[in-house]
Amino acid sequence: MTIKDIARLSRYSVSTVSRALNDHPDINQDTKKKILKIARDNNFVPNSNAIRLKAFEENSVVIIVKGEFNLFFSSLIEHLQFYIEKSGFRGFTNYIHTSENEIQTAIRVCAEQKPKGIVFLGGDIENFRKDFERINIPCVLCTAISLELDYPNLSCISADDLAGGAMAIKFLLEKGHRNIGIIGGDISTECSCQLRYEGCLKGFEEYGLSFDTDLYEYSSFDFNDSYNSVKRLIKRHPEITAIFSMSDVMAIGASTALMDMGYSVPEDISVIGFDGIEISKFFKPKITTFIQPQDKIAKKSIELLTSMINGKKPARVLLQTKLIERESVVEHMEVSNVSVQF
Amino acid sequence: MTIKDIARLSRYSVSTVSRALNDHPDINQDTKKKILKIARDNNFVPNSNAIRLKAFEENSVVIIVKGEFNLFFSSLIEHLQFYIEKSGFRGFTNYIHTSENEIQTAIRVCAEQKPKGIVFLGGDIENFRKDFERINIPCVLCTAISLELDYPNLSCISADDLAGGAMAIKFLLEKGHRNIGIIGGDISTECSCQLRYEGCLKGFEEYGLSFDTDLYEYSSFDFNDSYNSVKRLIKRHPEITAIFSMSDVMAIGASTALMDMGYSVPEDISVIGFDGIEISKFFKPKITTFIQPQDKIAKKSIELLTSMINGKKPARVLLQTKLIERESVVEHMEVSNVSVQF
DNA sequence: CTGAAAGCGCTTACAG
DNA sequence: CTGAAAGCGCTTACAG
Repeated sequence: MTIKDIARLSRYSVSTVSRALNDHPDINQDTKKKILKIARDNNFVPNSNAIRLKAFEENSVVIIVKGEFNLFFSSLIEHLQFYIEKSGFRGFTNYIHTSENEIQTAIRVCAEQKPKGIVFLGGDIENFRKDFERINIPCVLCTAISLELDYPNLSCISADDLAGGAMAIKFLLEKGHRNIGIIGGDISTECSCQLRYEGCLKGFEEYGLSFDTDLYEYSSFDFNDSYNSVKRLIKRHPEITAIFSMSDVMAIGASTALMDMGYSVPEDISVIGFDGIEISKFFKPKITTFIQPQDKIAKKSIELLTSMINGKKPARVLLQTKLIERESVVEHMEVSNVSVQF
Repeated sequence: MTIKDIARLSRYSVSTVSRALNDHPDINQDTKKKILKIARDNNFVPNSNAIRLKAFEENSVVIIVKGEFNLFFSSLIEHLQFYIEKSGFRGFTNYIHTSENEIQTAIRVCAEQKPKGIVFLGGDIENFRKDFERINIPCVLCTAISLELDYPNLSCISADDLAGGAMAIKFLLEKGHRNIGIIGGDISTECSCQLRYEGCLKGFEEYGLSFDTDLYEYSSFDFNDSYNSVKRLIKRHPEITAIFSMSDVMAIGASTALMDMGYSVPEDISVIGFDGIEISKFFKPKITTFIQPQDKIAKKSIELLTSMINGKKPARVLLQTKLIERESVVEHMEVSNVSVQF
């Protein structure tokens, strides 16, 4: 059933049928009714490949999500979708695997769908540097900020990872912890991890302390992986009394590992997370964490995008994270460890 | 940059360019090389709208997922994708909101993409009954089985929800629990919840007991909602010593609520879940649950689909769930409550 | 091995 | 208000 069939059945031309179907103003209301009835009766579904092939001007915004199962992104998407629709666009979400190249995907999407703009959720700075110049519609990179990325059609938005990392460490130091371990992503390639890590170093510095890099353990953003990472870390450094995990998912994996090893969290070892995803407050102990302002990130992202669509210049926006004290961090009590000396 | 531009640049016809780009056998290798070089040099990306508009025979399988943030589905998708590719198809995932009609989506997808088959992850039996006849390619409904759905192009696959529900209740009864609460979805519309509920009733029956429906509390498949549901349930029935939650997400929300109310899980109240999603073993206490055989479900789904694509008849497949005892259920110790009588 | 032509299903100036 | 025609970017018989 195509528009042609409807034309035949209704004895109108395809042009008129098309106009009826698309709420075109220049059409007789009776004609329109007749045509719409026939379309409905025959369960007509327009072929959007054909529509898009014609329509150079899709009124859409595409979200490209790198990493299908990132709990932080999942909920951010809902917020983004809300603001996209509020701005009068249609939102399409495109999930790609971490190993895929988001810029290649964006190029394809541009060729096919001609969206008005793209929001990247996660992205590899390297991929951007290499090929972003081939994209010429407004884009927002969310959540990562890199000064190296300087294009007239790219805005960046992110939580202040540097400040967040520093705050996390200072918070633990203030609680009396001195043996602090850190688990997080690849600090040589993952932008936000790198910044959080630098923040950590700053936090130590401000207290006149330095961080022993052997207390850092790599983990992907995954329950199982962080579970194993922490086990390795604690075996190497049983003196640790607090752990900063660069995501809540990691904090949960870490806490579970610690409890399985026989430690109490937070009594024996405190754990602090990052992100503020929903599940962090359903875990026991409830995870103390830094909340990324999801709604603000989403709102601002779409503001940036629409203003660029309207010809404005791009911008870089940094948003502050907020500490939420829950149950997984406590003050470190110095156990006096003095051996009796004669 | 289109195929036409490449034709102009290469001084070949569009037909030849198309053949070069598509690995067509009837083409001179030198010609092909030249054309491919030009395509690469110009970052040519084919417009897949145009391709699909032509290609009546896409070699694809579409997964339509109802409910974007269902943790059980998320991991099932990965398995499905694996088997789809293994069978030589390309897999596309289409997320729709719970309120959207999956059959309408399928009809549109058929019109646009002409896939070889569709896998539905979740679905409303009512929608199927109303409009599925309009779909004429092989489909698999996963995970729900309804005898009312009898079409030559629809297979169903599901875990044995009825048996699972019965086993859950019998397990709790065997552990000595007699005051058992249940939280789950809408048992009048959600097929799998309905079956799990019927299973529960059977479980009680086998022990010569009956279930007081006031001990059932509705919850959506969501942390927050189950958190609140359980609070309502326990306020109404403080005598409860064990809860069956129809999903692990609910079990986690429930356990958190109980602990926040001051109960110990499982010492005061045991909680058993359903699904076997990853996070259930990272929660504290680790959730005792019934594992749905995800890999088997995925494998069998694609087997069913491909055999239908090859002209075979549809089938209904029921797979057994498996109890995994972890930490959230313990034996109920009868506290003697005898008042001294004179 | 290559090219000219038709056509996939739709939209949209243009003419009336 | 309506229709005939061109065209979006591609593929594929058909002819040579």
